[in-house]
Order: sequence, then C-alpha cells, then structure tokens
Amino acid sequence: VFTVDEHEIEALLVKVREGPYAGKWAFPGGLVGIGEELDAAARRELTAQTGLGDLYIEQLRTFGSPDRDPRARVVSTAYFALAPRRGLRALPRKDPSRKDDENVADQGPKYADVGWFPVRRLPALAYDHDEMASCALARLRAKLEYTNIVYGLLPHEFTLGELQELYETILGRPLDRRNFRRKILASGLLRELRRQRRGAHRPAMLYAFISREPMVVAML
Amino acid sequence: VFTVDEHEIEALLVKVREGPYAGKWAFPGGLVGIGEELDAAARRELTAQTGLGDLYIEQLRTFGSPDRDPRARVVSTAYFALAPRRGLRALPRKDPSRKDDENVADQGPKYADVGWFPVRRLPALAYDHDEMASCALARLRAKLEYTNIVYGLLPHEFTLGELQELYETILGRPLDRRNFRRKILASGLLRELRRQRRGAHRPAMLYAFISREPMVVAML
DNA sequence: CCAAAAGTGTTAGGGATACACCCATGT
DNA sequence: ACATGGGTGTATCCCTAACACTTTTGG
Repeated sequence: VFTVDEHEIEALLVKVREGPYAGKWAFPGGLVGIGEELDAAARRELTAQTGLGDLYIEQLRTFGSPDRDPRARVVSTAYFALAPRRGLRALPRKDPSRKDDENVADQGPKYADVGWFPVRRLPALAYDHDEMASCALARLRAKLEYTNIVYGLLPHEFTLGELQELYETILGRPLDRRNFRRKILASGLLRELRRQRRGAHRPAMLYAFISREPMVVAML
Repeated sequence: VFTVDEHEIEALLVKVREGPYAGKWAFPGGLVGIGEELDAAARRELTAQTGLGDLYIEQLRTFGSPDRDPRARVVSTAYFALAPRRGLRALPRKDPSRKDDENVADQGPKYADVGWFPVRRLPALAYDHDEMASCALARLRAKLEYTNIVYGLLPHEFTLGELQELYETILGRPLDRRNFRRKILASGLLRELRRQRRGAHRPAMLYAFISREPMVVAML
C-alpha cells in the first residue's frame, strides 16, 4: 500500500510476529481461504491488519522462488494498493520530521506494529519484500503516466495544487503549473466543484474526478 | 505463446487430455516442482509440450478463482511468451487458408494435439483460459508500444518491411512506411547488416536488433 | 504590508502526420 | 514489360515546453 505525504512516497509495513524474520518489517499479507478469490483475500488481509478499506487495489506479480521463505515453499501473489493522503484536509503542508518508528497509521482504528515508511529509506524487509517494493514502485510510477489511478491517492475533493504536488513527488521532478493545469483540465477527467479550499493563503478551487473507475488515459 | 503469421496473431494451444475439459483446447501448462522457480517451470512445461524453447517470456498474471477448475482449488500463474514467426525465411507472404485443426506446430519435433490458432477466432477454451487470452492479448498490444519486445516475434535478421507488417498486424492499423522507417531507425535499436534479403521483388536490406534484452523504449 | 499560493496567455520549437515518385528485381 | 515491394524528402500542424505577472488571502 502506497500513499504520498509531505513530498514523500510512503509504504505501509507491518512487523513480522513469528518465524525466522520475526521483528523485521514486511508488507502485510496472509493466507488465501480455500474458497476465496485472490483479490478478496488481499482486501481482507489488508483490512484485518491495518484497518484500511476500500482502496484502489490491483494484482502486482506472483513471487515464488523456492527459498523465499526458509520454512517452506510459499508462493505469494503480491497486490498493489493506493491509499489517500492521510489527514489531507487537516494537516498543514509542512510538518516537523518524525522518527520512522513513530509513524504509526493514524486513521481508522489503531493497530500495533503497523506504520508508514518513506520508500526512499525503507528498512531491510523480511522475505523477498525488498524486491516486491521495487517492483511495486516501478509499477506506481509507470501507471500514473498512462492511467487515472492517481484518484486512489486523493480524497474525493482536492485542489489542482495538491494534484500537481502528488505528481511531482512521485515523478521526482517539478512540473510547470500552467502547463499541468491546462493539460489536466483539457483531459476532461475532472469536474470543478462549487467550493473552494481555504487555507493559509489564497483559496483554491476544489475539483473531483468525474469517474473513479480505473482507465487508461494519457495523464502527462 | 503468441506469434504472428500471415497478418494474423496466433496463439499456441494444446488439447486437454483428461478431466472435465478433456478434448477442449487450452494454453499449455503444468505443475511447478517443489524446488523450482515459477519462471523455470513455465519454460520447462512449454518445451515439454510444444518443443519451443528460448523464447521471450514474462509473467502475465495469477488466476485463482475458487471455481476455475471444478475438480479442486487450482491457482495458476500465467506466463506470456513470444515466438518468432514460423518459417519466415522460406514461406511466401500469402498462403491459402487452412482449417484450424490442421494447424499443427511445424518446427522442432512434432507434438500431437498442439497447434497455432488465430486469436481472432479462437475456439472456446478450457478452464478460464478465455480470460487469460484477452488479458495476454491486451498485454501484447500495450507492451509493443513502449518496449522493444517485438524482437521476440522476429528471427535475428529481418527487413524493415517485415517489422512494419508485424506492427500493422498487432496494432490492427496501417502505418506510413516512410514515417515508420524514420522513427525506427532514429531509435537506434537496430543495426543495418551488410546483407540483403532477395525475394520476388527488389531486395531489402536486412537489420538486426542491437540488443535482445527487454527494455522500455518508445517504439511508436 | 508581506509572504505564499492561486490563477492566467503567448510564443517558439520539435515531433507527428500526410503525401508521391523513382528503383530494383523476378516473372 | 509489368507487377510488386523497397527506398527516399518535404510541408504542415499540433502538442510541448518555456516563460512572468497579477490576485487573493492569512498573518
């Protein structure tokens, strides 16, 4: 699960409780029920371990190296999910830096040993989850350019400035505000709401995605 | 496994021997060995069932609906492969149409109940392989535009006309010859060989891919 | 009054597209 | 000779990228 906050892409990790990797951080996961769809299992485990629900989610890749879990042959189908920016409406743009271990998920019910970590300085992960992380990050960057799945990283209403900041964070480069605004509005994917967001400075018009269904569209 | 021949995209199917779908056509597949990599298992099964080897291959998606095999819960990781055009050097461009069931693989050793089928008129497939087929076809079309994996559909040397014909078949639209040639050559992915291919008409210069490693490149 | 983000148009350049004619060969 | 595919150059258009100033608010 990825989110973007404070100009950082963050990933959701949980602390492994048992086995040879106990104490290490890893992506949340679990076992598929015998009569359960893979997608459903991914959603179920996510909610159970983190309290997050109703996210954009898609299959990433299946990892099956014979030695990826020293205890037994385990084949894992990894999923890729996007969560809206935490506390978007309440938080100011800038925030004093925190230590990683204090980064506990702060929305929904509280869960122990769950936290958001900036992907540029992830701890060493359990199993082959380092490889999963780079695979997922590549997918995120690629899909933002040719699909509309950014909506998964945003609340229902947002300003163009927030949307642009999101793209700049994920692509790692600044974008020209006028060109960005022109292209995004011309794409016809957004509708202008009647309200504005008031903040520390000049209010900004709020927008929402007309459709929150995944589709392939040239975004940038 | 896909190939392109006679202006048709074709897929490789094998006849199911047992179980509720016996007699139906399906993609080749099998069981992963207990200490085997998934990729290695895909390659092994492919060669065992069809005689094809050394193809471009990548993971497609994992299919795991509880009822996809009525006998038991079976989770299948599907792979996507590309085979060079059959008999490219020997066959003429045009060929009288054949019946599907006579379409038996004609290179390498002979295998019973294996054949190439045009994807636009596939028979009803066993299991959930219809869904796999459309998933794989979408992947093929998408990846041709932004990667160099076409090389998997071509022999080591080929003419620009053959390359263009390949793209036209897969994309389903004609391309301007001059623009195609200009863009492909400007990409720097090909090297001109010193030889020409002689055929029914004016000889054409032969080209080869400088690198046959998969990479993301804007091709069209 | 100042700081900070929001909002807005124009221009120049490059890549994409459209288009027609001659060439080399086999039959 | 002719049919067929190979090979080449140019003009136009649209999209992209670069660029600066005014507005609105909170503090």
